[in-house]
Amino acid sequence: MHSLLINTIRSKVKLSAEEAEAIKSSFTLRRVKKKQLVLAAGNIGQEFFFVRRGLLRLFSTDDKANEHVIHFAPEGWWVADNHSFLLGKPAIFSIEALEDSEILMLSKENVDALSARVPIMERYFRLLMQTGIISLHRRIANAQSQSAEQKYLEMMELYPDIVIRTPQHYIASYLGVTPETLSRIRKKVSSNP
Amino acid sequence: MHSLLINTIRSKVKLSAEEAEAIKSSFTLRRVKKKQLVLAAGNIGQEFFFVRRGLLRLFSTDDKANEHVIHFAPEGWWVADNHSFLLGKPAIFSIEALEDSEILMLSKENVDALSARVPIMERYFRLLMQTGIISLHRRIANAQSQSAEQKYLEMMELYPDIVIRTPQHYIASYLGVTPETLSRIRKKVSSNP
DNA sequence: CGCGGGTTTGATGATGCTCAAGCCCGGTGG
DNA sequence: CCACCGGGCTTGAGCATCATCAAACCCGCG
Repeated sequence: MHSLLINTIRSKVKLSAEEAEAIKSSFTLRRVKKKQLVLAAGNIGQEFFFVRRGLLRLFSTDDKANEHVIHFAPEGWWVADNHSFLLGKPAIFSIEALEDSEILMLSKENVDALSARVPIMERYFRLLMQTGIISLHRRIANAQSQSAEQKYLEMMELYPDIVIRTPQHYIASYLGVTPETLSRIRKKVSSNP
Repeated sequence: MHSLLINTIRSKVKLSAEEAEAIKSSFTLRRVKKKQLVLAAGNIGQEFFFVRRGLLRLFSTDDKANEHVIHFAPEGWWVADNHSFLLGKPAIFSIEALEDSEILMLSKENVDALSARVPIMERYFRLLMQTGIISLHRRIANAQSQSAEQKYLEMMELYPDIVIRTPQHYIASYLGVTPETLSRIRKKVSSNP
């Protein structure tokens, strides 16, 4: 039932059967349809989302109304507006379903309650955040040193599944280039193997 | 003595006097001179560094031997190569002192030991990582939506102290532009108020 | 069958990079 | 005390990459 969730957590910390039960019962399931917003910027979003099925995108909207994809969350990934989560302020990012999805939601109160009942969850979330920082650091380093083409090729290597499942212009947005540029890159890459 | 450290931690979690003592005793002090490497890429770096005095930079070195500043750490900030810390693999980034500095080091073993003695430290580190993610997310969003000039102006707003204390070419590297470009931006900005 | 979002293609232009040279200033040694 | 480095910052000219604007195309869906 929640086996993907528990397996994902167990990949980083040890969990007894009772603890696993306590964890499961802290989440609530939410189904969203493609193109539906899970969280809209400006609203309060004090929860973590775990994607059980489907695909979400976290994105910002700048003053010129352009959207910028911060990251994708397929099955087994977590996503949240951490700013809103921690401070209780309006979210600066939005979260949208790119496919029909099933999401397990964990409210901030339940994070706290769960941490009290299952202390190792505090460690799990620390590890989750820390691995997040690792990939964000690497992403920043790459963004500064690589050309658009190199970034695209690396993304194809690291996350081919996401590239295949996602409309091109979202990939372009994630890479920080325009859809036109990505189209030309793909053309060039497919001709020159 | 370690008051900056304890005050910094207390800004996020409650600490008894005994807990504060346990924390203090887990760190070791290290003094480094300007331009000295605190951690060199390729080495194992399984510790957190807390800057008590001075200024550090975390940076990557790409295949063309260009350096890219990932972030600056002045007094009261933490820095680490999280990748090396978590996985025990060679560090992909380096850490260097930009000024004579005093650093409080916390080894991975002491993180674990401390978490056992002072469980709330697990929560502190989670919060620390989570706030780190918030600023990295914002940085990525800004990098994609702003011009070099806008990024520079924002940096001046957010971290004027760092901009003043740091040689220009490191600021340029942090912003992802060349020193020449930053020089031209500064010229333009100072003439047009 | 036609509409419409997404992708492709083309022409043009801006932003920022590269390469090269000069300048400023603090540190060092004669 | 001063001359001479040398690193870092500035300035200039030319160029590459990528953005912008515009139009055509493709294809799934109503």
